[in-house]
Amino acid sequence: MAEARNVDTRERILDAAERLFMAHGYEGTSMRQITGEASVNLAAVNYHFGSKESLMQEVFRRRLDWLNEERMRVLDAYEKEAGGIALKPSQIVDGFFGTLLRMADDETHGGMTFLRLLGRTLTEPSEFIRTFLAHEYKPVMERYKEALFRALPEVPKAEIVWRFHFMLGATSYAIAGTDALRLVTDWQIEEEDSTDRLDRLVPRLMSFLLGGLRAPLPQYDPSAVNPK
Amino acid sequence: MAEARNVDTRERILDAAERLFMAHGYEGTSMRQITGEASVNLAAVNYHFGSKESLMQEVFRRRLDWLNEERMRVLDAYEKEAGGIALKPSQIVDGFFGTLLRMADDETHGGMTFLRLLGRTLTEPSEFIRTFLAHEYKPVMERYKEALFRALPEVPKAEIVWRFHFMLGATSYAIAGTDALRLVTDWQIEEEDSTDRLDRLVPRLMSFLLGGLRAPLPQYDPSAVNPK
DNA sequence: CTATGATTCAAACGAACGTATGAATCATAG
DNA sequence: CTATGATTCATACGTTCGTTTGAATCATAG
Repeated sequence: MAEARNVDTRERILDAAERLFMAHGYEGTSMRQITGEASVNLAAVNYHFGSKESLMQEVFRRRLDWLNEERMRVLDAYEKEAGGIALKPSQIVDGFFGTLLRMADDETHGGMTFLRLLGRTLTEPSEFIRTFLAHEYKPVMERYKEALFRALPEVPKAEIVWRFHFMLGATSYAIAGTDALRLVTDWQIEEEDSTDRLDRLVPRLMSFLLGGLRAPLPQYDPSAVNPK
Repeated sequence: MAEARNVDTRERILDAAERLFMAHGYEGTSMRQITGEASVNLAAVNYHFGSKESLMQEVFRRRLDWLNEERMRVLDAYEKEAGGIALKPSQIVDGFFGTLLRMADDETHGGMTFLRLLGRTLTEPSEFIRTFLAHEYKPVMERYKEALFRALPEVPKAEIVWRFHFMLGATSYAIAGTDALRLVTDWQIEEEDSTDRLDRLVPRLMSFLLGGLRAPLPQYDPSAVNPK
């Protein structure tokens, strides 16, 4: 019997899909664009992946499996180092968001392209993507939430969950929006070049996230008003 | 001559489009879905708006014009109140993000539906949406950035721009993701009901944003490492 | 009432979509 | 070599897409 699992075609399709989904979204990208950019036959996608939806899932699985395992490894290392006592919030934030951001420099794991795709997809509407990501993220999410609960025992759990969510949003935008940033600024500000900008993004975002995570708790005031 | 500008059909189309774009995204929503939900003829969209793209822009213009004027008014009021001296960061954040969040309770200006649409669209890939939003937001963005520069003279401007961007992301997610939040938690946490949840969201997010905005400045360390 | 222009309507357009098919081509095992 | 199964290929299928058309209907001005 003959067999081979041509991995080259598969990878070329995944790379092209990753880039195009990032640039134009899932619904905005056609199979013909993907196979065109990958220089493979139109039918290759359905042969190797079965459908466009399955292709999308595989694009994510290829990167997320590694990312989430890495996040587990980082937390393992921190916890071993701490030996029983609760971790510092900064360590947990680094394990989750730092690990993510460090992917940007790692072209073998998708680099900036995948990060921007991920950032955009977290707000994507399609049902099957949401359920897929929720399933894919569940274990690592559970673990990090627990770590935060232990690290911040005086903060109500609901508050921590919300702040985790806010941190996700800030990070997602920071990544997705190297373009979207043009909405905030026209970058006429004298500024470092783009590679340097990425290096500085990580500590900048980390400071912001930790500042938000450790902010004073809100006092619930049902009668908040704005002036005039 | 006869004339009328049937405003009822227009509004019904805009309402349906707003809800469907929010639920399924721009590319994921068809004209037939929109006209079906609005109970108008398929050709009505092209008659009243010219094209799907123009419809999308009108969906946003209808809400953003009011929102951004309101943001200007709030800042005017705060600055008049302050009489010359720089505003407090909390006032600026309230003017920009608080005004936005207060739209959620205001059904006459789109309410939660538009907010979620806006949150999702800020990461949308389509070129024409990005350029449209950038143009629509430019004046108010410029004004608020200047206010922040004056309020935080000791913080480098580039740093403020980044943190503005982070705040946008956190807010966008907080809004867009009443669903996406299920990714972080399964909400088995004993928690307030959903209307109450919205009331509490505003102070929660405000605390987070201000904590992030006023966080200690990052020290740039090119050799940051994670353990193992 | 009649005329006019605004609006609605059913129907159709060509293009692009995701997917399926069956033959051609390829690599390898025997 | 030949045989076999994996892979590629050109082509087509049936749908759905955004948009257009021209006639029908409506409201109002004169």
